[in-house]
Amino acid sequence: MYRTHTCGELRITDKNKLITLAGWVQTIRKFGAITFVDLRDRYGITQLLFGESLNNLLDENPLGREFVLQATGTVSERSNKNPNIPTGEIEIIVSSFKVLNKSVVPPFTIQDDTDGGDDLRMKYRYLDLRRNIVKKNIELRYAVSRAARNYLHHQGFMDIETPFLIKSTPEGARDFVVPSRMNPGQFYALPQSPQTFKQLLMISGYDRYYQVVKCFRDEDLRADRQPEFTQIDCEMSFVEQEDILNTFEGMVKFIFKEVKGIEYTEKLERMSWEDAMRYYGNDKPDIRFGMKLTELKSNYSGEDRNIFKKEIEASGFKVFNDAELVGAISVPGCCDYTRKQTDELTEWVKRPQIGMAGLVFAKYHSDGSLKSSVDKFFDESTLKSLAEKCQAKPGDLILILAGKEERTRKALSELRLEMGERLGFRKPDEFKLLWVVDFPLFEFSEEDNRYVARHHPFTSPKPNEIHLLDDASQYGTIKANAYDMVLNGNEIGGGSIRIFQRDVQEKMFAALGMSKEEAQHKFGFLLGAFEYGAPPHGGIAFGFDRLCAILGGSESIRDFIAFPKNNAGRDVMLDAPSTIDDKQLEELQIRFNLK
RNA sequence: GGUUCGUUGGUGUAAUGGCUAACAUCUCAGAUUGUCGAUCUGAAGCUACGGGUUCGAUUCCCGUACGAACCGCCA
Repeated sequence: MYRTHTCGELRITDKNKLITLAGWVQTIRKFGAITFVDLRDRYGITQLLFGESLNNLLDENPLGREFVLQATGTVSERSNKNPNIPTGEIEIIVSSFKVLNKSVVPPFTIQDDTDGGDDLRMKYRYLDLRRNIVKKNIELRYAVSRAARNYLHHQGFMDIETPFLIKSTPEGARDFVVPSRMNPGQFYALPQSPQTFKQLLMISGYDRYYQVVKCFRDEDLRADRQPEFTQIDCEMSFVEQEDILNTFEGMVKFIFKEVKGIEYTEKLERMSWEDAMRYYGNDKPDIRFGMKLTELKSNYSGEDRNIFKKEIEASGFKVFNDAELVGAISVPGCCDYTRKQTDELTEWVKRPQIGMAGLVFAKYHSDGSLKSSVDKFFDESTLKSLAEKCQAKPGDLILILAGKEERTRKALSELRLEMGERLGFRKPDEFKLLWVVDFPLFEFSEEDNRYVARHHPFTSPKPNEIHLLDDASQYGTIKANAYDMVLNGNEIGGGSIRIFQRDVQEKMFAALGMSKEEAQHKFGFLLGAFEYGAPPHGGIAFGFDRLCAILGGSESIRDFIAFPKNNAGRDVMLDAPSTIDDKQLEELQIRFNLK
């Protein structure tokens, strides 16, 4: 046995016990005849005291940072206590020790405030994982997974594994593919999600399934995206949308309670996709703060979405008149923005990523007066009515963007989030959940010149709209039985009620421009299965990594993955991907045609 | 595919069209019997790569590589 205790558990009540610890040398502090060593393991840090009698032994077996050390000694009360660590009242008077392994000098310090940059820490991820801060993230991840599993288990869900070597599917993200040696010229694909398998499990009668499972998508990465990521994947039979929303609202609340100690008692708001787009410009609104979008003029019919249209037409202001959408947000308490600040905001919206031509603003001063960048076109009383219509209060800064519908809506959303961020409204320790529901079933793809599934091709239309699948002119109007759970402006989960009748599924494939033969070739197994008594079913999948990151107050999911990949999908520790031996290529009968 | 930013001792940062490239930390050696971000003394160690401008480039310009963030993309 290497140890009797861990480095985090000994207390003053253990005084005089003879114990053995094993761990890593955190720091060495030498004071002439005596030497202090902080010994670290996963559980904490305990101070070792090497007395004068061990000096010869220490000279023969010098210690260094990150050496693996076993030490036996007596728990003793410190004369100088350290209130900052749980074991701070005691130290170990070492009687004997053994260096179990040496360490070269690590490339960065293994401390909370390490001197290592991101790059280096990725390369030596196994060292970075020793750091307390990283360890806490990994522990949080485990706590989330444990809570989810506990909840689902107690709700009668079964964890069932599904294969990783599957068939490439046309819809959705790019597949990672794996060549098959035994079937030359043919490829497996890694699953983008276990979608079809969980539906088949429903057909098999396993009416409550879940899996914490890896998914693979070969797309470009971001701080919150990895080529392989983890989902909490769930599916239920004999349920309607309402059942699923309630079940998984419960799961997320349980996770909050278990992991963060937060009792999230209020019922989750349900917001239609249409309202989300209208009031937040975004299908995953951050509702921790207001600053909702106001449509001054839009393509939509209806007075309430064109509240300033008449005034705009009367003004002769070309920028607004030519725009598909003119939208505003009022930013609380920012009416005193200086020229420099408004110029800076204008530059911000003109960045290529936002892509607006300019920014119009109106300062609603505390004395009730209004000063705008378009005073030439609107007199003060008109601006006053504008302010009222935007529900601006004295002291607010009204920001207005105009242009093409889609881009402008997106820009307004970005601007709202940016101002929310600047004003400190996006607190990482405040959590606001909501459901976004009633998504459109289809989305028109300019690139492919056809409709594509907004969620995925197995999503059921609203039951009373299924007949619209027979009329191609109606595709754009069909609403889906699909839903997303949104946390602080992030989509953390999404799902749908599925199609479970063969004929509906065939219509769906046809709507997506797939021929009967193609549908049969790619999804014949599913269509076939639908003929053998498929139950009504639906499900949801949560982005596990992202959920962990948000609960941990971080923007980056990499911090919550033990061995993450970088921006370009490389594992810099392994140096993967890499070339393979000619022999392997030969076996696979693969030759390159590199461009 | 695109945009932006970055690359200076082991690590993290600073500065400069020219002189010994600075600071902190780490490392090594010495001192030190109560430290816990120990302290003190000393030592060692740096301008990513390729090209251009220039009398002279770490600095300015172009390219490459690598990293990061974002846009496109991600059912």
